[in-house]
Amino acid sequence: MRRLFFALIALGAAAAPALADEDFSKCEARYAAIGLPVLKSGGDPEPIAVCHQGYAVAFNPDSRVPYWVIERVPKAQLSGKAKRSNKFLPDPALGDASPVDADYRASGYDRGHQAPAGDFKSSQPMTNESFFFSNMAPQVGKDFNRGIWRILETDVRSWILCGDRPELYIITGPVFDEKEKWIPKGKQRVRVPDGFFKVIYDPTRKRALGMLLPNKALDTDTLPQYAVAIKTIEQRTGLVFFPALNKRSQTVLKSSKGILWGVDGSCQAGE
DNA sequence: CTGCCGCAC
DNA sequence: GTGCGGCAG
Repeated sequence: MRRLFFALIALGAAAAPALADEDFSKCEARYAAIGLPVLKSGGDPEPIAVCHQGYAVAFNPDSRVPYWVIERVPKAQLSGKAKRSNKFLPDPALGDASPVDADYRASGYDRGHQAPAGDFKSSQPMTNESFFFSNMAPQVGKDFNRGIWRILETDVRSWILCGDRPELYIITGPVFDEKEKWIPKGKQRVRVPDGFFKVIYDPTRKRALGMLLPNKALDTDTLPQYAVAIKTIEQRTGLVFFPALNKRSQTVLKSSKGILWGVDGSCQAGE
């Protein structure tokens, strides 16, 4: 009992990391080449903008998951010795609006990273920040988050690490059906997405790829069939991607259903 | 928090 | 072995 008491104190002390969030203008600058995703409706409710070193978020304070999370991943960011902290922390940038561990506990859902922890191997602070709840959404664990979704994340990294792409922009977020599902466990509920998208942009080759997967157990081998036109993701989410690109480029990039990209020969992962 | 466990690749 | 998690102590 005494031991548990001290453990709780230690947890409480560690829960105030005081990792300062960056001024959001820094994120606007970092993603200026393609522009941050725009909510067609203006957002209902209005998103809370969060800027961290490795990613930016438009957080929905009602559903309490992100509208979107954007990363810009240069090759050098994928190499290093940073370790997963496994400390899922309330995001200080969200204040009281941040989900907390108790909101997910015993829900049966994983606290699923939107920007994956593995995208920040070069930096322990950036890896730690990826565990903020501003970057989480409830995901089916077995055969989704730990399966096909992880494979997708690994493939994207391999396209940078092994595919002669100096960097990629990656936007990740949830999609919802009309029928609402919520985790009612915590003091504040969290909405359970019915699916997740990734929109990936290669600024060097000027190519883009959309992926849209249902939030349920899936056969890993079926990943290619979840490629969709980015236009489809826009219709489903009410988001507009790449607002800084000219109309003609946007139309071309968003109109056709893509296929998963490849990698160079002798590189690990991929497939 | 630290450690150990399962699962998939 | 590596990366995604959970859970016990």
